[in-house]
Amino acid sequence: MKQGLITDRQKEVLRYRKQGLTQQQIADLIHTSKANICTIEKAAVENIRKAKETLEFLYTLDATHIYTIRTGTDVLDAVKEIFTEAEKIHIKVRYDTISLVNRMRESVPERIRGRFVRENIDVYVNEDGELYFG
Amino acid sequence: MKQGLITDRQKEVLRYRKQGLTQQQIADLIHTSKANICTIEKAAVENIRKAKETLEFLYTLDATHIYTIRTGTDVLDAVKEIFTEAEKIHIKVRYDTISLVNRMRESVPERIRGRFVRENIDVYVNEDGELYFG
DNA sequence: CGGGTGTTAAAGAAAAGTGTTTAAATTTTA
DNA sequence: TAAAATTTAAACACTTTTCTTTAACACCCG
Repeated sequence: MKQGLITDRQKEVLRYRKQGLTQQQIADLIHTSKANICTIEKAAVENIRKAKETLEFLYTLDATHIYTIRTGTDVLDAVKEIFTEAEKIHIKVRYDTISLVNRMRESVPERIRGRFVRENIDVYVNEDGELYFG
Repeated sequence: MKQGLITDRQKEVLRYRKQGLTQQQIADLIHTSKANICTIEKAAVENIRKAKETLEFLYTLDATHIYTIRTGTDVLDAVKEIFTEAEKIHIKVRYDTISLVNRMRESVPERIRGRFVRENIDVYVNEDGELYFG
C-alpha cells in the first residue's frame, strides 16, 4: 500500500540488469529460471510505462479535450484536424505539422502503426498550446 | 494492460473535482454514494503518488546506495551519517544540513514523524551529489 | 550446426487492487 | 452551533497483478 509500483523483486532484477548481468546470470543468483527473470523484467518496464502515462494524464486535467482521433484515421489527417479544432477555441498549437506527428508518435507509440491510428486517441490542449494524448 | 494507473472511474471523479463539484454532487451524477466518491478520489491520489515514486526510483538505478537510515533514528543524526558516507566514496553532497533535512521530508514525508524516522529509508547518491530516498 | 541470450505461452496459486455499501466520525463552512 | 462536506473503517465480491514452472521458439555468433 505504501510502496510505488515496482515490486522488490522487480527492483532486484532491474539493478542486476543495470550492472550488466544477463538474465541467466540473475536467474542463477536468485535461484529461479531465466524465463522468470524475463517476465519480471518485462513487468517492471511495463510498470514504469504506466507510471509515466499516469503523470501524463495529470496534464490533461488542466487541458481541454478538443478532439478524438478515431481508429483508422491517417495521421496527417488527424494533425490537420487538431489544428482546426485548436483554432476554433483560439489556441495556437505550439507545433508545426512534422513535429506534431513526432510528438504523437513519441507519446502514444503503441496506438500508431505506420501512417494510421490503431486505437482512438484523445487530444487535449492547454492554454500554452501544448498538446497531450490520452 | 495498455492503460496507466488511473482507472476510468478515478479519472471521471478527478475531472469533476477539477471542475469544482463536491463529492455529493458527483455521487448524484454518477449514481453512487458520496463515501464511494471519497474512496475513489483517494485511490486516485494514491495512484498518482505511486507513479511519482516509481519514476523517482529510476534515479536510484544510476545512483549508489550509501546508507540505510534505521527506524527510530534522529533525523539530524541521519543527515550527519549521510555526509560521512558520501565522503567515504569521495562525493560531495549538494545540500547543506538544513536543506537536506527538507529534501528528506519532501521526498518521503510518510516515513518521518517529527524528529524521528518511522521506517527504514535507503539513501542513494549519484555522481553529482544528488540524493534519492527509497 | 550448437550454445548463449532473450521472448513467449500456458497454467496455477497467492497477493493486491477496485468499486461498492453501510455506518460512524471528523472537518469545514455558513 | 448546525448543516454540509469530507474522511474513515469494515466488509464483500470481483478482477488484476505477481511470481513461479515448464516447454517451446527466435536470434545471433563462432
